[in-house]
Amino acid sequence: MEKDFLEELNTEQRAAVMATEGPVMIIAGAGSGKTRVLTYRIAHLLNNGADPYSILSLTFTNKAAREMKERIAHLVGTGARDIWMGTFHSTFARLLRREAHKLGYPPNFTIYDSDDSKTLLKSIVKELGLNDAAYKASGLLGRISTLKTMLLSPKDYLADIQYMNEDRAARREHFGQIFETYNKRLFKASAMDFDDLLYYTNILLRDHPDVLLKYQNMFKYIMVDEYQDTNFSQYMILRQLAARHLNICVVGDDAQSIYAFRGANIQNILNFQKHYPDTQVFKLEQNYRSTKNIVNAANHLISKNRDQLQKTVWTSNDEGEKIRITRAFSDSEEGRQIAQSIFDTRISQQASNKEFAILYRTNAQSRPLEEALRKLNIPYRIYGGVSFYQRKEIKDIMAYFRLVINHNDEEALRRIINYPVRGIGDTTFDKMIVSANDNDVSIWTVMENIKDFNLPVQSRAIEKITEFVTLIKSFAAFLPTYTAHKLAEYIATNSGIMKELYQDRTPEGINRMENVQELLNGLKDFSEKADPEGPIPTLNLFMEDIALLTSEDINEEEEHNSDKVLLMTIHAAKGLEFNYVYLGGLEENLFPSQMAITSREELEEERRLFYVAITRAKKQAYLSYSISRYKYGNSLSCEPSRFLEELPEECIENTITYTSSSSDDSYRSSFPKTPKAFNVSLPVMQSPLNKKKLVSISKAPLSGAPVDNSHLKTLTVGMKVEHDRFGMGEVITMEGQYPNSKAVVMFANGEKKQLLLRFAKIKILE
DNA sequence: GGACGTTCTGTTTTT
DNA sequence: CAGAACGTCC
Repeated sequence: MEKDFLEELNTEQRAAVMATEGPVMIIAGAGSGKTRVLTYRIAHLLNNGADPYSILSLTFTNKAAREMKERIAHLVGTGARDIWMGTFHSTFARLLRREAHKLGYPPNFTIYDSDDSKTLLKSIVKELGLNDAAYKASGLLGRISTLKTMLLSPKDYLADIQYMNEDRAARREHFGQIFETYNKRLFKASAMDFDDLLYYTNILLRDHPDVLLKYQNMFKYIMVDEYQDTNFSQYMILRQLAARHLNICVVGDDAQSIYAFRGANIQNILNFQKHYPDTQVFKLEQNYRSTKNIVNAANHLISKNRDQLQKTVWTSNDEGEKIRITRAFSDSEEGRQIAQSIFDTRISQQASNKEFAILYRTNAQSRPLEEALRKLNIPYRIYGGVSFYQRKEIKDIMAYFRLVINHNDEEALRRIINYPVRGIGDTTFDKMIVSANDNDVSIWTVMENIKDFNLPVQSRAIEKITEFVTLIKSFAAFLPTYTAHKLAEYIATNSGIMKELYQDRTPEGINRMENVQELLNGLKDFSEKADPEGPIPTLNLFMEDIALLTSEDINEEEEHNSDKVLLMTIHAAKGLEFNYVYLGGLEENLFPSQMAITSREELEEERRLFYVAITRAKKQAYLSYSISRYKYGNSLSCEPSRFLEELPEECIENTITYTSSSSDDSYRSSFPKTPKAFNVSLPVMQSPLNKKKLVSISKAPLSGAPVDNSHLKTLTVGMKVEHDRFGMGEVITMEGQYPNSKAVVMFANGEKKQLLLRFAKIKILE
């Protein structure tokens, strides 16, 4: 059987699979079957008697890990389930849960996402009285992240003149204090942020030789995918774990390193042979994915970069179509051109929707694309956009779960202490924080012993706090015995959240309710799928994984099979491939990004990003740019990206289309930039602003095709109304592209008017 | 503590 | 432009 599957590989691939002992570096060009090699390598190890538990395989997404496990299971049968496989963050979070007590953390520690971290930082800045533009949460978190990735603690920072001088220069001389407080607060909350998961893994292995030895012995084989995107902290974990057996195999492509902004260090892969002297190097250079035109164009482009390993990617595939470059007048026209092209290609090539992907540099670019696709009734999905778990209602209910599991979780507490409203306001909360800090305890401890702390708050508040503590404790009592689903429903009901959500009958409110229902269904699945012989599928177990899931891990089964065009950022497209790839927004300052053109390294990373985008295409790549782009209400004129000129002539085809500028484009340019008043006049039916009542807004495609309610939009009608020129009514339908949308408004007297929403804001009330 | 309105601010990519 | 943050009034 083994022989069979090895025969599916080419010579290079097979050699890489068979080299299981000692340090191995596999340089895998785009589309060269990298995942296949990794999969087969693990299967090969298992076939030769390796224990699944002895294999540690680090992937870039949890989804990739799951798919790989499935394929391995398919190749060698059982055992695949027990391999240690996942992202760095999820794998080492799992390890830390077992060992965290050695660091003073409980096993049920919370993982803060960046929102939690930022809220905490904001609170700290406020407490220290440093409210200043130099102390913005996002900037602070970025700085802290950099330091943690370099394995520097607040103490190390305070001993380092250079780092401190950098912050002094940036007018942040109190950064050290903030960093220290932040870490202290995380610890008191029994919480770790994303970077802590890697940082503390390092500390654990560094300071506890017994633990290090245990895992060194356990992980006889270590494999790392996308090695070009690992950072220093990850490098150090690997170095410690692999030191004993030295069976470390890294796979990557230096040409696809695109995460320097979050600390990834391309030098890790460039210097792997120096770090591990007897490394065997394999190069996978045959591209099985793309046409000659695409491979040649990509090669030519990437050769402009100085930092890279020597390799020659080639393909025996057909010449293929040339890369097509188009120009549009505006972002919305670009959207229409792309949508139209997909529409046409679908017919001419008998292609299905899922063979198409539209890529872009920034998330904000998706909107005009979406509008255009909707108008042509092309089904689409945004891949990896705002995560399900980022939504407010989900975060709220999850905050209950978090607090029930870990009472010290400050950010969870902050979210829900007064949601639903129970009379514990910001003032009371702030006082409790102060008290907790003064006494060096967690806020929960203050709440639990509220009477002993003599807080200067009203007795009413004390009462409410006691009630809340009792409520959370009553939930926690069921943790060991209830299944996740049962307890979640219990909490949702008894916390008053369900009631609160149920009362909101606006479309958004109903949508929120549905989301919560979906979460509960997910919990039901989790509870029912569990092994009846194994441990009870508690809420604890469910929550362990959640913090580190990516949006792609949710609802995957249904979405996976659906036939939709995928929209995503180039970063999200890593590791994926499509027959037809569209890349929009090829404009200077957008791609390459304005913030990434000051140094050679930054520009090279942008170029690698472009390389990644093009090499996602199997059959054809389409590039487009527009000469103006809408941004913050203004239409900015744009220059074509410098990258377009770096493509070889013979691989491209310029199809500059001179479509006449459509109505909304000219409309847009003819209006003043910041209008002060509405330019529509409508009969006033009922004007008092406090009597606003609008029922629903739904968007319909122009053609009169079925109404799509999935894009409900919150708008505010009647704000800044001057001279009683504007009346209230029920908005029935909305169409067109925001901000030039039209709405059909029904007035109290039954009259219908079409309203141009150019300057109007409409809010759904009630 | 909530409703409502004004002012500020963002402007890259994400585990 | 759109959403967050803040301020004012009840």
